[in-house]
Amino acid sequence: MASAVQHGRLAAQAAEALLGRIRAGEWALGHKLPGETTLAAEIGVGRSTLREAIRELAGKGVLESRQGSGVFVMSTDIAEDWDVVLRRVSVASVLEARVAIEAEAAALAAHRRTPSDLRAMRRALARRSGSHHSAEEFADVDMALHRQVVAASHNEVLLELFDGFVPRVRVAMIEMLKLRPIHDYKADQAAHAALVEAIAERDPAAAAECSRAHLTGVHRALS
Amino acid sequence: MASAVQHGRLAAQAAEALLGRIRAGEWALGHKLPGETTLAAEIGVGRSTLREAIRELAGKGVLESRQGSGVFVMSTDIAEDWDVVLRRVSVASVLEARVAIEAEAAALAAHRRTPSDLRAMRRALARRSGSHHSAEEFADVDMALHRQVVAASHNEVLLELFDGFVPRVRVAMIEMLKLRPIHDYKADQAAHAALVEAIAERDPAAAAECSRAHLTGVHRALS
DNA sequence: CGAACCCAACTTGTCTGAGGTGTAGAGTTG
DNA sequence: CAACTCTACACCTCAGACAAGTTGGGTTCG
Repeated sequence: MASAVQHGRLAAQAAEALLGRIRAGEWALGHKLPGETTLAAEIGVGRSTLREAIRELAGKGVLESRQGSGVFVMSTDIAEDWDVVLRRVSVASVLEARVAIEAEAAALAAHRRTPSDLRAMRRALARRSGSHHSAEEFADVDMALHRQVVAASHNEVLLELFDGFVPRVRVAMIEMLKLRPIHDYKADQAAHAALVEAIAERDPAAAAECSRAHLTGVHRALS
Repeated sequence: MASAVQHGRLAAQAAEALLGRIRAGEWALGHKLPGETTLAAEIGVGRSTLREAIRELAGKGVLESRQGSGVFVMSTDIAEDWDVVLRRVSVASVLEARVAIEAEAAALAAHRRTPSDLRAMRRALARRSGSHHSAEEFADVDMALHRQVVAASHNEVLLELFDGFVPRVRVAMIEMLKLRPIHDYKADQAAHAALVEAIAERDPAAAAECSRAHLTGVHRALS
């Protein structure tokens, strides 16, 4: 039996139901699904809703619809979306991965930072200090500073990995800030300043340690 | 001036038009799009069609619609294919990223490894020792061992990141092996054994250092 | 008998209008 | 100034109608 849980949009539920039946092998790869009207009645939703579900799966590359012909299965398994992974896993896992990336990036940045990088980091640091009106704004300036650090490592792969995290981390951070604001704002800002200083003074070990300490601190604050 | 070419579905054209305007920065990341009726009229399609376009982009993780609130931009760019990124960047960048991921994973593995993890790692180590007939086979058993280490960290994000690297690293490794075989095979195998032993003895610092030393050694061998 | 044509049934594509449900902000009240 | 209420507005869902395209069977002609 399909899950009777009704969380959220009907179209999303329909999409999940369809994906389940596809993965179960009800319609083989390349084969045609029943007509929209038939399928809609079968699942118990309107045709428009079913069409939105089909579009959602089409966007993921699972289905393809051809006018006049039908809807066909194009791929049995969705390339596990990176975004989906980040939504599913725990915040702790994400933080550990951030430690891995940002600490190493900080160490490399201490080696390779240019004067221009340093200026950008200090500018971001100043903006972080200046603005904490809304949680959204603070999250943005904070992420901007962290990104500058990673960018200063001059490693494209690390930067790409970091950018992959940004959307998920931003959302989580805003949630956290609204639930429990930073209690010691000064210490937090000082920790970030220390990180930038370590990079400025070309001290890889200190930079990595600052980064690691900050993120494990966030981890501890959450638990 | 949107493309005047009208090939195929209107909904697909609308989706492309939207994506173009999003990438152009018309609506910043996390911001709200105009209402459906407004946007539909603006683009020149019906509401249902626009909704299907939105679903298509939502399936790709670009948009997210919240009932009662609006439609929001979640990601400026569709997950740039890792394959493409990894092909473009230098081998050195990839190795540095591997250091970040594998050293941290090794440290975590030293904390969290189970007896079952240990067995799997030792099995992989034995296979690595036994087989070096072809470059392909050796690359496979080597990557298998490294993957076991990351898996023993019990961090899904790190494992996912590592798996993203595997295809590219495998190809590069095979190329390198054919060009310049490992000169001191015994030392190489011993280094891997030392890594596994450090994890077995729950020594995070040593595990991280073994991993880091090995990968920087590979880096040096390439330059 | 075979091949080209025609057409009717069925498919997806699009539009419209109507309600339902949930959110956020303005206004009010204590 | 804080808490509450309420209204406007957003997306969500459905039903029906017509347009556009594909398919396959029946018909017609060579």
